[in-house]
Amino acid sequence: MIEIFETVAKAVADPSRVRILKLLESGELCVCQITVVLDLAPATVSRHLATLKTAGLIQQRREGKWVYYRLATREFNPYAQSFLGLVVAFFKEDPTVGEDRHVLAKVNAVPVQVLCDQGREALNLEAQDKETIACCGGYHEPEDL
Amino acid sequence: MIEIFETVAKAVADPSRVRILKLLESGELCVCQITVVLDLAPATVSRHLATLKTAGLIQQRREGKWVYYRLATREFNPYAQSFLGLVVAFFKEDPTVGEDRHVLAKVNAVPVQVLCDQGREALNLEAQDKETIACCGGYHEPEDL
DNA sequence: CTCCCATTTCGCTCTATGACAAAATGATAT
DNA sequence: ATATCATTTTGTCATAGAGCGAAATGGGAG
Repeated sequence: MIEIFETVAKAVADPSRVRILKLLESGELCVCQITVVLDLAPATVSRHLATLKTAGLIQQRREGKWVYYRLATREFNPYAQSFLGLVVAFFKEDPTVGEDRHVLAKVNAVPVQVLCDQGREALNLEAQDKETIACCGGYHEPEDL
Repeated sequence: MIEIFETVAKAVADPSRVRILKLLESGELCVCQITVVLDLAPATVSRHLATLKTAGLIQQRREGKWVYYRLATREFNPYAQSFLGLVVAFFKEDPTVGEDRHVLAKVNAVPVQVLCDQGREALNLEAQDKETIACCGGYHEPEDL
């Protein structure tokens, strides 16, 4: 029992994985979408997703080339839902999570195919929102344009 | 915010620390008592206690030579009490936790001074409970699942 | 003050984990 | 079948963390 609890608690005890869970709150996402928002290597994101899945916190679904992840609804173990509840309850106004949500909005405005092809580049081309990018600590992309 | 959450979640994501929290449920304990139950080096236990304290999960109190720890009642951060709640709620019948409770009963039957002097040795001398000690001098617990 | 001793901190080893690039996988399209 | 491409796995590196023994810390007692 303690071992499973440990697995779930560890899964939640990482900022990147918390960010992923918070992203999935608003609906399922494929790996490349999550990758763009977190700005991490696909391999890294995939690993985090595997960790979350092992913990029973998320489920996956394949659709064509893409694999979509969503928050777990089934009870895979006695602890997952409780921890998920904590994560959902907290971070209502965490700055990082908020920024992620903001980036996610742009991500959702781009077809998945384009996103996979262009990665973060796809965001600026499509986005009209200036202030988020202008802001100091924000997410600046390479100086291509 | 995520950083603090991470600290608390990490603190709880370790079997030894969960066992400590479960021990403290029944009241405050000094370091040497916890050390005997967990059967770990004092240095290791002290480190775990520091981790739990940093996470806001426990508080300490000095009495003479001994330092007593107890579950935190004050709200040191937004997350500690929630996580504490999870730990308390679960493990009602975890085998390891149950065995710890059993050992704790014997520990409580021994004056702290004796315990500090003799360590685990003090238990067998005082205990009349045979079936647990009966074979091979070790504490075996039933299989977990 | 000085000694004693419970606890803590330090130094170390070993294992676990996050990050990435590169190679492998697996489903789709040609 | 073969190519393509999103995802996963593998290999490697760097850092974090659990464990212990030894040394440092800090109250109490003499």
